[in-house]
Amino acid sequence: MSVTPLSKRSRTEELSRKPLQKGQQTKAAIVDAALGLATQIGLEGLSIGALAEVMQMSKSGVFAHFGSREELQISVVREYHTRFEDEVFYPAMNAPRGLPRLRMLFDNWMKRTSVEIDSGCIYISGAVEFDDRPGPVRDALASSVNTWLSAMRRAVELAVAEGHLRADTDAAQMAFEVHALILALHYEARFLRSPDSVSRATQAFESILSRYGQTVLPPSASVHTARRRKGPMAAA
Amino acid sequence: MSVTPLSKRSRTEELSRKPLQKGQQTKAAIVDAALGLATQIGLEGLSIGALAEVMQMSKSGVFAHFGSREELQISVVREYHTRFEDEVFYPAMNAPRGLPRLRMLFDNWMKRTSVEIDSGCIYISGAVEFDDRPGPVRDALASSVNTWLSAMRRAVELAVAEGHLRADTDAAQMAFEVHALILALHYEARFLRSPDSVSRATQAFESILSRYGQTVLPPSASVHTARRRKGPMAAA
DNA sequence: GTAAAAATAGCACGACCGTTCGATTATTCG
DNA sequence: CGAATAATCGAACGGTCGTGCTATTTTTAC
Repeated sequence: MSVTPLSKRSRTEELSRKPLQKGQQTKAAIVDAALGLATQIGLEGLSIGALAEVMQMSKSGVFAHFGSREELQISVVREYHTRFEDEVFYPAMNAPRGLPRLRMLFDNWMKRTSVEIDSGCIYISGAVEFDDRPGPVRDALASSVNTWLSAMRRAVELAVAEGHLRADTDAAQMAFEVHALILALHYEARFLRSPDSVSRATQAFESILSRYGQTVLPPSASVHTARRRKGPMAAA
Repeated sequence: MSVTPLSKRSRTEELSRKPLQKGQQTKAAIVDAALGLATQIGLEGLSIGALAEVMQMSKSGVFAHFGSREELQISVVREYHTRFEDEVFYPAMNAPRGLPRLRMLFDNWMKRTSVEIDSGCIYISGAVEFDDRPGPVRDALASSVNTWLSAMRRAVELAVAEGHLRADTDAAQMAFEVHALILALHYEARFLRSPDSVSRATQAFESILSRYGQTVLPPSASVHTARRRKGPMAAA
């Protein structure tokens, strides 16, 4: 809940922000370091003591910026959300609606997951850590993931509207199957250390595309019946 | 490494074992309770103090049975492996080779995962907790998962040999895609609490089957060219 | 430069952790 | 039954954790 707004922020907000106080920039540095730690050992493994050592600060100095460990974890989730958006979502919005954009979304997602084979992904580790631990951290995580999955589903719907995918395509079903590939890639590559997981995920994605794809191409100059605004991930 | 042998055990070993000392049966009861705790809060969250309270024993009394927390965790992994085998693997071995057995393996796997929407699965949570934490617990987990995935892959190979699936089927690829569905089912049902995850996974499995399936049925009385022994999960 | 305000440090508390060790009880066996 | 052995307990240790409190230092604003 408290996370979704971060995708409604203007892309140029940081430019219009008043100059950073000293405290704000060290806080940003702390969150950055915390994200680095959390991706490796998880949000639950993240400890203020270890974080203070990395930052070469006192525990209480770090603590004062957040007021509680929970608030620190939420800040990390927010930061992760922003980076995911900037790295995966926004770049793909420049691609034309339909299949090209859908492909680019998946490509970016998979590239990021490939990198996270070494570093870890808090959307995945966080899901395990908080799947039956209610509270604001869980809410922030779930909201963030749901926002992204919705964006993915909407990209499928656009591809259907553009006539690039079969008209009877179940967008939620296809999004589920694509999400599954990412999870398997992460699991088998990071935990089992299977070397060919990336190519397996890529190949499976192509299979999914061809299954939902048009067997016969529609008239190429199709009218854009469903015109939508482009915008941040959480819009709609 | 230390886990694989458990699938080589005779199915009737417990009958041939000498009568349980008092210590052995309380140890079994402890492992049972520990497994219950670990599925909910993870292998790392499992604490001897909490376990002692559940068992209504002293911390040191529980501890003495294992000698270390790590050994307790390994015992839990072993127990989980055995139950998974008994619940998912062995029942399916009674089905005829090929498509029926493959279907039953997946059905049992999915039924178990559906139950674990409430309880949790240590193959999934453990993967996240130990993906970059080397040691015997990680080894036991990975070995156990690999054993099961190999069994799944071999079932696909048998289905190909029986002529139930296309001859050019990549068994490892298909196993990857099926594994992906289970992971997505667990993620979206347990963490995101999406109600229709089970039907999504089921539907996707049918899609995979029809993609790898024979478009034209082969001669029904096909010779069993690749005859294999039935046996415990780890054989081969 | 100086005063107000913000940022950071230092220290201590209580809680829980895994583990050790000696005492004590319960079980097994002859 | 009694002796040997196994199982369990109770208390304690050193460690890390999040957090609260009070100084002290650094940054900001006039």
